[in-house]
Amino acid sequence: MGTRERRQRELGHREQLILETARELIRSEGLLNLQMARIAEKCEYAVGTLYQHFASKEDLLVELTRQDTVEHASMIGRLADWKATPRERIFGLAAADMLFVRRHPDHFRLAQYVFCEVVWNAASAERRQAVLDAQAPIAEFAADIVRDAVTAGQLDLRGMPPEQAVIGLWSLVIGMHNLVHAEGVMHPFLVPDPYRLMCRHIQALLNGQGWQPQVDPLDDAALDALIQKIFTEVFDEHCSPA
Amino acid sequence: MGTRERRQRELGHREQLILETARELIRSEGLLNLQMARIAEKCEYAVGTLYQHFASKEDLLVELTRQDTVEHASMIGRLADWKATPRERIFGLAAADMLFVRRHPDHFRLAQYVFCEVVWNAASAERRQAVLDAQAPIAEFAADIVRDAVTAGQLDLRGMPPEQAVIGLWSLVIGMHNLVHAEGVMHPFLVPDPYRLMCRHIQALLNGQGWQPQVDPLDDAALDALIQKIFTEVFDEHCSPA
DNA sequence: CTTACAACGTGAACATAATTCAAAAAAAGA
DNA sequence: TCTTTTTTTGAATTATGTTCACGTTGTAAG
Repeated sequence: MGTRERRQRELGHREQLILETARELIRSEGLLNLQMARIAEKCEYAVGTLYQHFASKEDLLVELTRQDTVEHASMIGRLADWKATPRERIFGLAAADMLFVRRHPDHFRLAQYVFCEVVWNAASAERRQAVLDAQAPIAEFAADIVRDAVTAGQLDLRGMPPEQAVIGLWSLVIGMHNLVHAEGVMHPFLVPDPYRLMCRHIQALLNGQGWQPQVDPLDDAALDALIQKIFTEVFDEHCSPA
Repeated sequence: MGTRERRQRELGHREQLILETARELIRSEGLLNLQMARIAEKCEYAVGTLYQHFASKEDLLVELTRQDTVEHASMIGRLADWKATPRERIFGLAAADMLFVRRHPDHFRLAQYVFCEVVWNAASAERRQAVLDAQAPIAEFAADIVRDAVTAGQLDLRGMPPEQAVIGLWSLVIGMHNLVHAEGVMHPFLVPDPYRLMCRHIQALLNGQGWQPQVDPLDDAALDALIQKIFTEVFDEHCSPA
């Protein structure tokens, strides 16, 4: 009988329901106030049921992170088939990131927390590996895009491997999200329009890394327009970057 | 009687002892396994005594972060009186950071954890403010150094305020520490010599931001030598950057 | 239809760790 | 030395993640 399959499907749905509920609670009450009991209550299940799907609270959070990461990777993956100039494609990486962070404002905090835990607790090795597996394509896509720019003769890395160039771009983006996302904590660093600033710095880093020709930087308006174009063309998101 | 003062002093010492003990435990057993009871045991005090100095565990961690940050700021502050070229002084910022992270390998993880907590829990407003106050001079020093480079005609930011240029540098450094420090988690990003790579990217960002003249980049050996020189001259640390 | 069996769901009980607080001890002052 | 104040203590309390013995539900065989 197909009954068995239906039940499996239902279980999958429930797992998703639990995760979504957890997400909502994190958003409304904060990561640190997330309680298993509250999740269960909101789902109208018993606490024990949660533990049928996740070995622990940490495990649940890791899975949440993994799903975010998969979505992030798939967003970046969309750039793979996008026909555009090398520069546009590199800014596409930044745009994907902006959009992802906008859609998942809690992701950075969650990921950081999870990484702290996961690194120290050898507990959930499989789920940790799953997160790593979800993350790998992001780095690969990014490296491909940089490599294409080099191949096209637009970027002269002077011997630096594209993967290492990606680390620079990636650090810049991650660091910036950190500063921006620390909501009022790192006040000396708050600026009115952090994403435009991010674009400027990315452009500066590219130029410094050997962008050819070195003398046609995009101005703020052009950067905004580019990001918006990417949002629309690649991600079907009709909103401004700011 | 001066007894009162002596006791105050003793209390201060004890507070420091508690903090140092906590630091040791974090280093040996990890941030997430830190227990108030273990701290008390190792200090040979009763648990309750800890609560005479810190309103909560979170409070203790925030104070730890604050002290780290003060030291960080004071390291960067040493650059203020250091006579050197603008470029050397900018790399001085990076060198100070490397050295600080080397001396406090747990700081980044701790700070990130603390910021997560502190942002959501309005609890310990004074200590949070203390961390912010400790952090402010870091941004100021850095902006001063960038400003000097502009004044000296070495850097042409084309209208970008120096504080915003600092954000770029700072993001790059923070992001890089994040990637490097995630010990095996973000494996696609692991490189053999992350600090040299950091220097390269800083140089690229500077060049892209308008460093004059644009055509005298330091090679790896020169970067290493520069960092080592800064370690020795400014921080009396006789070790190599790598 | 009944029964045996397995899978699933339940929530009270348990374990761990932060925090409190009443009582004991120590110090200060008279 | 006695009283008062301050400090220290650790057992009790609280909060929360986790387990598990039991009841329930669905499934398949007789």
